[in-house]
Amino acid sequence: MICDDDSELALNRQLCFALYAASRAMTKAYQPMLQDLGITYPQYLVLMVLWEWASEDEEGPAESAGNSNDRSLGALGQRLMLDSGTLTPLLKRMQQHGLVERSRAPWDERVTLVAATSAGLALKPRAKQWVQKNLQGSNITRVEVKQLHGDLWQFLHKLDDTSPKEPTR
Amino acid sequence: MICDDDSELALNRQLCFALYAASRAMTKAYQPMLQDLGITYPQYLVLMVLWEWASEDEEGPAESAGNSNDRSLGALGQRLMLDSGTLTPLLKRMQQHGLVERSRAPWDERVTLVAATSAGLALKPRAKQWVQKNLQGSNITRVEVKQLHGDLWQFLHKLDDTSPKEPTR
DNA sequence: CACAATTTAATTGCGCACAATCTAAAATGC
DNA sequence: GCATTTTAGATTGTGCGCAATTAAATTGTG
Repeated sequence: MICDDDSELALNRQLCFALYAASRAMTKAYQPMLQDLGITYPQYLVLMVLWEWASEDEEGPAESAGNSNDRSLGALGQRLMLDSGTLTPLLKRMQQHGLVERSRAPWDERVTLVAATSAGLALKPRAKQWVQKNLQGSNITRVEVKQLHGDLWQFLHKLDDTSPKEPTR
Repeated sequence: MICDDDSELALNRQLCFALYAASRAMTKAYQPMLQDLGITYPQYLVLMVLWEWASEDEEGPAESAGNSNDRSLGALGQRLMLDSGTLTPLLKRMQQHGLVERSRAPWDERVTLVAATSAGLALKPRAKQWVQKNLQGSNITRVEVKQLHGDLWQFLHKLDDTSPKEPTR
C-alpha cells in the first residue's frame, strides 16, 4: 500500500479555506446593514478608522505628546494594510457619495489627507445600533470574539515572521 | 461626562478587520508558491478540491454506497461557497491554461462537469513539497493550526445561524 | 402531450485587491 | 544651485466575489 500522506496538505488546505470562507461570511453577515447605509464592507472598514480619527482629534486636537496625528492616505493604508491602488478609487467613490473629504497636505503636496465628512460621521450611530441589535443578541459570545480575535492576530504575526521579508531595505 | 461606550463597536471592528487581514495575509504567504505554479489563490483552492475528487474517484470509482460523486460546477460551488458568477470565468481561465477540463453532463445538459487534467494533477506534489518546506518549518505549530481552524468553523456556523436565512424556501 | 415551474449555468456590472508602472513633489548630495 | 534619489499617490491591467438577470434543460401537472 502506497502511503501518500496528504494529511499535512489537507490540514493546511482546511485552514486556508476556513479563513477565506470566514472572511467572506463576515461580509455577508454585515450585508443588511451595509445595504442600509449604502456602503460596502471595505468602505465600512475605512469609515471605522475615520470615525476613530475624528474622536481622537476631538479629544486631543493638540496632538499632545507622541500623538503624531497623521491622517494621510498612507497612514490609512498602513492601518488597513491596503495600498493606494485599492484606496484611491475607493475613497474617490466615497467622496462622490459625500462620506469623506480628500485634500492635499499644505506642508507636503504629495500627501493626500483623508477625513470623514459630517455625513460620514452620521453613519456611526446607525452602525453602532445595528451591531448592538443584530450581533449582540446572537449566540456568539464576547469571550469567543475576543478569543478568535486574539488567535487571528497571533497567527497574523507569525505569518509575517514566516514570509520572505526583504532585508530591512 | 457623556459616556459614548463604543467598546462593543470597537470589539466587532477588531474582529472584522482581523478576519479580513488574516485572510489576505494567508494569500500573500502562499504567493511565492502560486507564482511558481502559475495560478492564483482561488484557483489553488479549486485545485485542492479537484485533487481530492481525483483521489476519491481513483480509490472507489464504483461510487459505492452513498457516495454520490457529483463533480459538477454546482458541487464545487457548494464546497467553496462560491457561485457560478465567480467560478465560470475562473474555470475558463484554468481551462485555457490546461489545468482543468469542463464538459457537459450527458444525462443533463445543464450541468457542467469539472475535473483536473493531468497537468492540473501534476501541480499537487509541487504544492505539497512547497507547503512542507515553507510552512512546516515556521513557528506555527500544528496544534495552533487545528485550534484556529476549529474556532473559525465554529464561528462560521454561528454566523450562519445569525444571518437572515429565508424560511427553508 | 402541452406548458408552467424549477433547476443549473452563463452573463453582466460593479467594487475591491494587488502587482507594476508612472508622475510629481520633496529631500539629498555634491 | 542643481542633478539625483527618494517618497507619496495615482494609474493601469488582471482576477476575483457577488448580486441580478438571462438562457436552456428538466421536471411536474393537468
